[in-house]
Amino acid sequence: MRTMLELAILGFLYDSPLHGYELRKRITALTGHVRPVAESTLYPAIKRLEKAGLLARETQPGAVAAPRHVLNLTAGGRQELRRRLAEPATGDITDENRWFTLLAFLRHLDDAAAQAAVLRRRLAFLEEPASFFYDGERPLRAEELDDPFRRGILTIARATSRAELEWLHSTLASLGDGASR
Amino acid sequence: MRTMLELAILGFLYDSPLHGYELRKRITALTGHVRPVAESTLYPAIKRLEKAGLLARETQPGAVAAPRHVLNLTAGGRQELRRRLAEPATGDITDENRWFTLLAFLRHLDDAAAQAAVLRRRLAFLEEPASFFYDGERPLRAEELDDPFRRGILTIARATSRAELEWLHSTLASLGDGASR
DNA sequence: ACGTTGTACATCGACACCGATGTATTGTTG
DNA sequence: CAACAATACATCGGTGTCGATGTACAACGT
Repeated sequence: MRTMLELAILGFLYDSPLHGYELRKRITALTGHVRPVAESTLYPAIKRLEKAGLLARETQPGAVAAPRHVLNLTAGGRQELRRRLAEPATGDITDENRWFTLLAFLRHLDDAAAQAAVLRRRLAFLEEPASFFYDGERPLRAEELDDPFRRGILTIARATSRAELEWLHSTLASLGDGASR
Repeated sequence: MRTMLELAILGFLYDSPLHGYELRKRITALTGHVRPVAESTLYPAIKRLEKAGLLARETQPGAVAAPRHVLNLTAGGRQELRRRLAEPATGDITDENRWFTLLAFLRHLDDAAAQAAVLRRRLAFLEEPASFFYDGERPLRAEELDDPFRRGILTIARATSRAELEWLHSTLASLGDGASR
């Protein structure tokens, strides 16, 4: 339902109709180096989306090999993608893998204000004082840890967070942030 | 099997015996802000590990509320954790969530050379010229993208990568890198 | 006296995901 | 000419995960 695989399928098909195999190659290029997609995951996902009326398939005689099913988003599918982009689940905001997938297709939201609203949700999440390690309630800082590996986690996470905050602020500014509260 | 949840359970119990509820709080503190753990996922996972002989439970009369099952790693469980740390699955290296979980417990490997070997696997992964976006075979750089959101992905990923590479090199050095080829 | 929150566990159905395996064709390499 | 890789789809069993729901008791506020 709220998986990043479905989002990627909808996102890629929003640009142009594709058959499953091509879709798979694109998804692999996008996120495969982090989390590969098995074919046995992709095809059922396509079926799910088809069953939900979000995409339609059109069988073409196999020019190269087996017959191709060219996949096309329906009007409902296009609407559903925009909905998932505009109103992402919490996990799409907090989990970096899912967040990146969402970002990869966020341009499909026409409305700059809607795009900015999504970025602002991520901003709010990053600004929460969360850590991986605590002393009771208090989040620990890298310097307070003995374990070099745990210190690494915080060091890396902080660098990421810093870079992303900078990017978020500048992108929000260029989206014409004044348009929304 | 190779889930980060099981790794976290084994990792926390390696330090001290805990009951399920306490385990849940610790796991939530560690990774909950990114990916929350449902109770209905934790308890079956505990059962799995128990069934596999990796941990044993000892029921204590409920001091506060319901009776507690204090969980203790068996010798096999301790060995299994070290095995999972020393020979991580590919996904533990490539997926940041899983990698961070692994890092959080890597200190449980006694052998500094074994720790360094794991870090070197991550290093090799980060040094591969991978992107999220390609022009044919060639990975695209942030500057080549029009889409500001996709540019953001690359910008953030590059900042993370840079910070982590720096940390990896310095940590490998302090682990006495000379010990291993 | 009552409701809420916290502690502590458990089950169940739905479903997403994966690895293995199968089918069929074309193109390329040895 | 055989073997292999690539194209293109599909099924199946196993299992991990989740949301919903249930049980039971203590502590606390009002």
